[in-house]
Order: sequence, then structure tokens, then C-alpha cells
Amino acid sequence: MPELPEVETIKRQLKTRIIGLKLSKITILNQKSFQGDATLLEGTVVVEVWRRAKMLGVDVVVSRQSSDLSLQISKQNSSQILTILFHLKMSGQVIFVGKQGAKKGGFSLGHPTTDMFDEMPNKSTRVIFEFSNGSKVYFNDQRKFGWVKVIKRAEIEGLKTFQELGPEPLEGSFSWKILKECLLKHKNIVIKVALLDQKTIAGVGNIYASEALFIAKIDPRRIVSTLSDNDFQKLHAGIIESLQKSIEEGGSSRTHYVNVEGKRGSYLDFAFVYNRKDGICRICRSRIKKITLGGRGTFYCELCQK
DNA sequence: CACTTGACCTGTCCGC
DNA sequence: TGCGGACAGGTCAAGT
Repeated sequence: MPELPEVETIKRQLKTRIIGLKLSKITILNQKSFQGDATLLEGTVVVEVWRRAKMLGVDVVVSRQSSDLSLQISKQNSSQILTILFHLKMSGQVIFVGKQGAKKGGFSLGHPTTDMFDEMPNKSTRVIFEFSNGSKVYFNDQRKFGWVKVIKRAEIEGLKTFQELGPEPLEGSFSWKILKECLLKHKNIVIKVALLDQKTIAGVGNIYASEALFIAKIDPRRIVSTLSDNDFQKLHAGIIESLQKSIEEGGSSRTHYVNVEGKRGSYLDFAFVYNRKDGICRICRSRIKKITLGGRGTFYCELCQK
């Protein structure tokens, strides 16, 4: 899927479009894609959209006349909040379609998406969320690895997948020393594989692991225990740089990823190594190599990365 | 226990 | 053009 920058892009866009909207109907087209009781969501109002690692959360509360009051309730009584949790895995998409765009507080937000309207649903649509103003959110997932689940907000922290997650790399508190500490938890594996473990750092996937290691000039085959403090510092900077750059570019679109408007991200136009086998290294002009590490394609420059 | 491989799915692309 | 195999943003469980 979508790694951190792609989910972050979806989160930011969805937030401006669906907060304050009331859910009217949920249609499940593939049972395996949906866990929990969808009927609990009908009539609820969206109060928040958030991201943790590669997961997307949409918080909803039972509607009480106005959405303003709902917002108040959410702050006072978190036990009332339900979360619609998404994991897009390899091929998930979240598409928003609203003919006039969502409205909140009297002004219109977002861009018109009438072009997507006729294309949705498509053959990979697995779940459809309909709002009372006619807007819709489509969860598409060609490979059916992704999922949507309904869970009480208060129960999320108890989920094993949440408890074990490593730190968020774009939070201010994420330092190179924390990165070092997390990576040394499994010091005998290859650095590229360690970066993919969500217990090490949350949100880094196959694209940004290769990119961050290139920026840090570290060979992806290195064993974690061989890294110096200077390496950890460069890697820390490389992770942040690649993730931030990708968010600026709206994420990476190799095959499936699109944002909520159905548009592709452009990070791969700037990528140093990912998906650039035999391409020219932007720094030393030698050929980019592709190898397999931990069963995943890994791209790097033999000259630049030591 | 630490680490690796296969499974989950559908679709596309590449070589013969 | 057709067919088989490898491969694709992720994560689990089972295997070594």
C-alpha cells in the first residue's frame, strides 16, 4: 500500500471533505473487506480523521441535531466515539465523490470531483459509504488484502497492532537516538528489512526504506549492528527527508495509489532509486541496482551507498 | 528465540 | 497472439 505519505495525503484531503457529514448508508460489496457491525454507523456524524502508521481512522459519534454539538460530545465522552479503521495494504484506495464538494460552516471545501462520479463504483470497489448530503466515500481494493473495521475508539489503544507500533517518524520527538534504539532491537538483520518492521518505525514501507538508505548513503545489505552513530544520524535525516518530500508530491503512484480525488502522486518522478533499476544515479551517474532482501525488491546505488 | 518463507488476492508485464 | 511465471505500495502465520 500506500505507505505513510500516501495515507497522510488521504487523511488531509478526507479531513477537509467529510468532517461534519452524517453517514446514511454503508454498502458492503466484499464481506472479507469489512469487519464489525456496519449498522452502528448509520446516522453517525464524522468528527475526526487521523492516521497512525499506515492506518487511517475516521471517528464518528451518534448525531444530536447539529454537528457542533456532536463535536462537543466527542471531547467530553470518548466512550461514545466509534472509529472506522482502514488499512489499505497493497492496493487499497479511498475515493471521495461529492458533486458540490463537502460543505462546512457555510463555505465550500475541496475540489469538485464530478469526473470521478461516473467512474465509481468500479470492479475493485469493496465498500461504499454514503452521506446524507449525497457525497460518497468508496473503498476500493483490487487485491482484497486491505480491510475496514468498525471499533470503539476507546478500544483502539488495546489492539495488538497499535500497541506494538514504533514511533511516528515525522513527530518532533523522533530523534536519531530513538531511531538507533529502535533499530538495535533486532541488530542482526539487514538494515533494509529492519526498516520495514512497523515495530521499529511506524509507516516506512518498501519505497521509503530504499529511498532513505540512498539519502543516508548506506548499503541496504548492511547488518544493523555495523551501523555507526553517524550512520544512524544520516538515516534519521534520510527517513524524514524522503517522507516529507513525498508528502509534498502527494505520495508515490507506481500502480494503484491515488488520492481521494483519484489523482496520482508524483514522488516517483523524483525518487533516487526506487523502481529505477538500470536507471542513472542522480548523484554519481552509475546504474541503479535491484536485489531482493527479505523477499522484497530493493533498489540502491552500489557506488553511493557503502 | 531470531529470522525466513509462504499465503492472502488480482492484475499486469515480460520472455519464449 | 498465447501462455507461464515473476512481480506489485503489506502483514500474518507457519516453517526452519
